[in-house]
Amino acid sequence: MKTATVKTYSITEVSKMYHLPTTTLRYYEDLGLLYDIPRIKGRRAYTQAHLNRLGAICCFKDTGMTLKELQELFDAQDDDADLDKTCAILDNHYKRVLEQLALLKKNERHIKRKVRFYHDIRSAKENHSKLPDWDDYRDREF
Amino acid sequence: MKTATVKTYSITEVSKMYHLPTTTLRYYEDLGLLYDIPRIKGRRAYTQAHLNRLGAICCFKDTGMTLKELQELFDAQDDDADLDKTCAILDNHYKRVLEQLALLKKNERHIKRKVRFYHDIRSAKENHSKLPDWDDYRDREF
DNA sequence: ATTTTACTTCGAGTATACTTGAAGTAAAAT
DNA sequence: ATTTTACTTCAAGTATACTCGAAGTAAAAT
Repeated sequence: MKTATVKTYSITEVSKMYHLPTTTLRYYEDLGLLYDIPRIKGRRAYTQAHLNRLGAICCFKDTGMTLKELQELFDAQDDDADLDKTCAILDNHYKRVLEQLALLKKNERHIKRKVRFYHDIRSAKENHSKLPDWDDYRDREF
Repeated sequence: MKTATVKTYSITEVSKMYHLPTTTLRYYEDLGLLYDIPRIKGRRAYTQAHLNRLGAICCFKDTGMTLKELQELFDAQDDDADLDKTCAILDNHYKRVLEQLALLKKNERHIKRKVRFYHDIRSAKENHSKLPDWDDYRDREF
């Protein structure tokens, strides 16, 4: 009879995989975002399920969800899932992500113009030529 | 002889225009991000130049620049502009914005899949049909 | 005339998300 | 055998960006 051993990861391995300090991983566990992490000789042994959840944490956190909202989402998902609440939270967050995306695209274009503008000022100064005018950059697409 | 009067804006008007509380506008002034704001009978009177700067503050702040970094950028831009430093800060920030944009797009797709997945679970429960499997959503484009 | 509204300054307090420090353990390296 | 490394827990401290409270002023509304 074979006993399937589940692959686990140490806190340092997980830290490297997700670019999060070990202290942050412990902090998430304190908050309850990660739980039931088994200990092997006192050390945390993360399973694939924990990595999946951590991936979700990073995704939602990076899109501006607070850790408290994340906890609410997980609470809705986890024990005997409240699907209406889960869907509501997800729908609402997705809307916010689309707004962020629109804003970020707009800001990206603005910053690109600023970058060009200052590079052109520098060139003009070097060449002793006419300095550019911001009005020529404000609504221009590069 | 005509005296051209420059249009100014009260702190409440600016607050509404930029969706920032008045306390935050005062805070930015305390930090030095906004300065030389004239007072008319003790009240702040923002000029177009201040609005432009405030637009820049919002744009850079919303793309993840800290207020301290913003101060450095403005210091480089303002008094007898250090063009090399300005360009360096802008170039560096623009790179970060492109990274953010790539990450946000990736996260947006992931969240879209999650939204679909949970809506499909809900439908399946209502119809007493087979529950969907996340593996069918993981790498699917919607 | 006096109350209300809309500001003013300055200092202190708060929320979020970590981050550090102290004291301990246990296995691996020297 | 003992030092080093890599964790452990728990409590306290920090950074950033606000946010609030108190006390005051000055013009507009009643």
